Amino acid sequence: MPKDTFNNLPEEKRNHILEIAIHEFAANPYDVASISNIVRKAGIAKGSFYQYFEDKKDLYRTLIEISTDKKQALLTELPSPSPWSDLFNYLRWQFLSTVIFEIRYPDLSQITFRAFVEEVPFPEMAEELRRRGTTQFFKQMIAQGINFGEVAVWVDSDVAAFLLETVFYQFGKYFIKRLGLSESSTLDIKIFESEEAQQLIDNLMDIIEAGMKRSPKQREDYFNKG
Amino acid sequence: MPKDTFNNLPEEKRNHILEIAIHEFAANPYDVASISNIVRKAGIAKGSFYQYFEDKKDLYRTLIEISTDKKQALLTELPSPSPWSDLFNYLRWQFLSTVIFEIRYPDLSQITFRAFVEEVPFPEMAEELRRRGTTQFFKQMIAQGINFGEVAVWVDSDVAAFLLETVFYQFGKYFIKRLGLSESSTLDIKIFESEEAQQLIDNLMDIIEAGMKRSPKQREDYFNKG
Amino acid sequence: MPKDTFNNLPEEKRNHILEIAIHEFAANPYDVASISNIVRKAGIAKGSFYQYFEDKKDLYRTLIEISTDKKQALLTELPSPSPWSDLFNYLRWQFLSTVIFEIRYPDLSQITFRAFVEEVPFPEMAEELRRRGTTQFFKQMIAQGINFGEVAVWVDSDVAAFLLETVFYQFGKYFIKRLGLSESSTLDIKIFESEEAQQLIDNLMDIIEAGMKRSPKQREDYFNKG
Amino acid sequence: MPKDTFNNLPEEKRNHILEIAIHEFAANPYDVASISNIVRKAGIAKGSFYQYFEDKKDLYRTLIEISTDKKQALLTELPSPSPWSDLFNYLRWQFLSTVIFEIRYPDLSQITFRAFVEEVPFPEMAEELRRRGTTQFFKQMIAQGINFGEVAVWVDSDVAAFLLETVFYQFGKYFIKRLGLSESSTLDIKIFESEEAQQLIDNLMDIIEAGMKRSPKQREDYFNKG
DNA sequence: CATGAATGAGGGTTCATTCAT
DNA sequence: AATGAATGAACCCTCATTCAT
Repeated sequence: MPKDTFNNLPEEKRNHILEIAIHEFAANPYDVASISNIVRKAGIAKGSFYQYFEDKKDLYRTLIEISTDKKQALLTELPSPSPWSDLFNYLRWQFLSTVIFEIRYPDLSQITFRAFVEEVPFPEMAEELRRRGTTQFFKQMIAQGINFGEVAVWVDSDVAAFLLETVFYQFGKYFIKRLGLSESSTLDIKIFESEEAQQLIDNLMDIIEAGMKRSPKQREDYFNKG
Repeated sequence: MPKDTFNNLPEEKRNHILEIAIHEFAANPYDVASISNIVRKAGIAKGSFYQYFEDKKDLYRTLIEISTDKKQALLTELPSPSPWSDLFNYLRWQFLSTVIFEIRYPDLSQITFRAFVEEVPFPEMAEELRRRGTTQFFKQMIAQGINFGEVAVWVDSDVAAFLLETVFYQFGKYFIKRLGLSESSTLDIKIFESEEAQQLIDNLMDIIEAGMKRSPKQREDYFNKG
Repeated sequence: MPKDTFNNLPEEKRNHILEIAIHEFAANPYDVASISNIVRKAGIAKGSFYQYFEDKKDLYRTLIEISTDKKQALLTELPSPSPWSDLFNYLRWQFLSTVIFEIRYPDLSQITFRAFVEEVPFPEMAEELRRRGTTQFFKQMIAQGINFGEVAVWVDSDVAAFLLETVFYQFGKYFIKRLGLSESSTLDIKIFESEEAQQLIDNLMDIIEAGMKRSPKQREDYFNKG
Repeated sequence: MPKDTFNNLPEEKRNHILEIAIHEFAANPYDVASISNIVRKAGIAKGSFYQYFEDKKDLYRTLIEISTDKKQALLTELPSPSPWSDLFNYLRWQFLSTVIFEIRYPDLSQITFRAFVEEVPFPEMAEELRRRGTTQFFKQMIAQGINFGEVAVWVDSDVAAFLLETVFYQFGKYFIKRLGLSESSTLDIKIFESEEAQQLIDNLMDIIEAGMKRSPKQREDYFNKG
C-alpha cells in the first residue's frame, strides 16, 4: 500500500523506482537491502521515498504484490488447459509457467523465493503469502485428482502439495543453471523450443506424474507393502 | 578454524558460545547475524570474541563444519542399509536421517539450509559445500540405479538428483510443522514411533520411488508418449 | 571531492568543521587522526560526517587541496620577482612565502609537511603531491641557473633541489621556535618587519646563495680539488 | 629502561624481540605501531611483553636509546678526523657516517627520523632527543669555526646548525632513492667506493662548505649588500 | 510535493593493558 | 618467569527514518 503520492507519479518514474527496488531486494535479504542504495540509484531524494512509501516494509510488501500480480497475469496470458480435465497436464502447464516466470522476471522470482525460504521479518506476511500462494491450491487439486481417479488413493494430498511447491520454487534456478543461460537472457520463451529445454521439463514432470498417478501396478505395490 | 584460545576454553563455556552463535546464524542471513548480539547474549566481551575467532567468517565456517560433522556422526550412528543393495531403501534411510537431523539440530539444519539456498557471501565456501554436499552423490546413485535396473532408464539422473536434494532440504521443516512439533522438542527419535510420522515419511518416499522406479508400465508409457 | 551536502552547508559551519579537521590531521598522522574526535569537537553527528565526505580519505584529500590552494593564493598575493631575472632573489621570495604560509596557516603547513615526510597511506596521492610539489620546479630552476651562469657549474641540480626543498619544509617551524612565536600568533606579516626576523631569513638564504653561486673562487676550488 | 626480566633474557631472544619491535616502529607512527603485532611476530606471550617492558612507551624509549647507542658506536668505529683541525672535513665525515648509519640500520634510522619530524606523543622525550642530539653540538662547532676563521663571521651559528641537522636527517633517504638502492642492500659500505656515491656526498658538502666558508669574496658580498 | 541535511544506534574489528594461573 | 584469556573503549562506517524548508 504505497501512498497516493506514489501512485500519482508518472508511470515511467514509478516503474524506474520499482525496478531498482526489485533489483535490490532480489540481490539481498530483506535486512540487507538498502533504501539508501535504492534512492541513490533511482536518483530520487531520501525524503521523497518516505513520501511514496510508509517505510521499508511498505515497499517490500508492494514488491511482493507486484510479483504475485505478474505471476497471475502470466498465468492468464498463457493458454491454460482446464485443471479439471487432465490434472497432470495442468500441473505440467503450471510448471512451465513457473519456469517462464523465472526467466522473464528473474528478480521478482528471486524475491518470492526469498520470501519462501528465508524468514521474512514479518511473520504475518509469510502467512499471507502461503495463504495466497500455491500450497492450498495444489492441495485441493491433488485431493480432487484422487476423487476423480487420476491420483493414487494412497497419496497424502498435503505431502504431495509440499513436494510440488518445493520443487516449483527451486526449479527455475536449476533450469537456468543447467542450460547455462545467462540471467539477462532475452531469448524469453523461445528457449522452450529447444529440445533440451523441453526434455528437462518433461523429465521432471514425468517423474512426478509417475510418482502420483493411479495405476494398477502402483495400487498393487501399495497394498502389498504392509 | 577457531583460534587455540577458543579450543582451550572449558567445554561448557565453549558450547554456550557456540549455541548462541548457532541460534543467531540460524535466525538471520549471514550479513544480518550480529556478532554484537552474540557476545551480548553470551555474556562475553567483544574483544574476547576476537580472541576466539579470526572474524565473523571464521565463526561461520566453524558453524558449517559443526553442522557437517554432526550430520556425519548421525549418519554413522544410525543403522545404514547398503546403498547398492536396494537404492530406494537407501534413499528412504537417507531421508529419515535428514529429518532426524532437522529435529535434533533444527538450528544447524537451518544454517546448512541457508548456505544451500541463499548466496553465502563466500563463493569458495558455497563451492566446497556443494562438492561435499549430496548433489553429486545422489546423481551417481541414480545413475547406478539405472544401470542396475532399479531406476527407469528414461530418468535424467541430474534432474532426479535435483529433485531429491531440493525436497530433502525442505522436508524437515515441513515435517515439524505438519506434526505440530515445537522446535525445542526433546522427543527426539521417539517421534518416529508414532504412526503419523511414519506415514508422512513413507508417503513422500513412496511418491518418489513410484516416480523413478523401473516398471513395465512406465516404460510402455514412456515410449508411447512421443 | 566532498559531497554536495558539504558544499551546500552554511559557510560558517563548513569552515568550523574544516578547521577542526585541519587541526586533527595536523596534530596526528593519518591513521591516528580520528573522525570520532572531529565530529565530537565539531558538534555534529557521526552520520552527518558521512553525508559530507565519502570517507576519511576523502576528507584528507580535501585538506591537502585546501592547503595547496591557500599556498597558491598566498603566492599570487605576494609581489613576486621574476624567477628568470635573478635566481637567488626569487628563491629568497619563495622562501619568504613558505615562512609566511607557515605562520599564517601552521596547521595546513603541518599537514603538507606530514604528507611530505610520512608515508601517507595512499601512494597515488603522494605521487601527485610530489608532481605538483616543488621538487621538479626547483630542479629546473637550478639547471637553468647553471646555464645562465648564476649557479656554479659543478652543482648537481638534483642535490641542490633536495637541499632546498628539505630546508624549505622545515624552516617555518624552526623560525617560529627561534623567535618564540606562539602558534596562534596573529601578528602575521608584521613579524617580518622586525630586524631579527629579517636577519634570520637572510642568514639562511645567504648561506644557500653563497653555497651555489658561481664565482671565480669557487670554480677555482672546484677544479683544483680533483 | 626495560625490566630486569628482559635484560636477563638470552641475548638471542632479546635481540629477536628488539629486531621485530624496531621493524614495527620503523614502519608505523608511534600510535599505529602495534604491540599485538610485535608479540605475534616475535612468538612471545602478550603477558611476557609486559614483564619485559613497563608499557609501550617504555619499549619505544628503549628503541630510541638503541638507535642513539648504535649511532655512537658507529661514530667511534669509523676513523674520525679531529673536529678542531678542519671543520668542513669533520662535517663531511659526520655526514658520511649518517649515510652509512642509514644504510646499515635503515629501521633505526627511520625511527629516529620519525622522532625528529613527527611529534612523538611524549614531549619530554622529544626534548631529550634534541638535547642529546646533534643540534647543540653542531652549533658549538660552527661557533668555534667562526672563532677560528674557518666559517664566515656573518653566519648565524644557530641557523647553520638547523640547516645541517635538517639536511642530515633527510639525506640518507634521498641518497638511497637517488642511487636506486634496495632497502635490504647488503653492500654496506662498499657502496661508497662507487664514483657516483662519492660525487653525491661531495656535491652536497661542497655546497654547504661554499655556503659557510670564510672567504674574501663572501665577506665582500656580505658587507656590500646592506 | 520534493528535497536533502541531521540523527544516533549499530555494524565488525583492533587495541594496550591486566591478572589469575 | 611465562602464559594467554579477558576486557571495554575506540576505531571507521552504514543504516532507516525524520523534518524543516
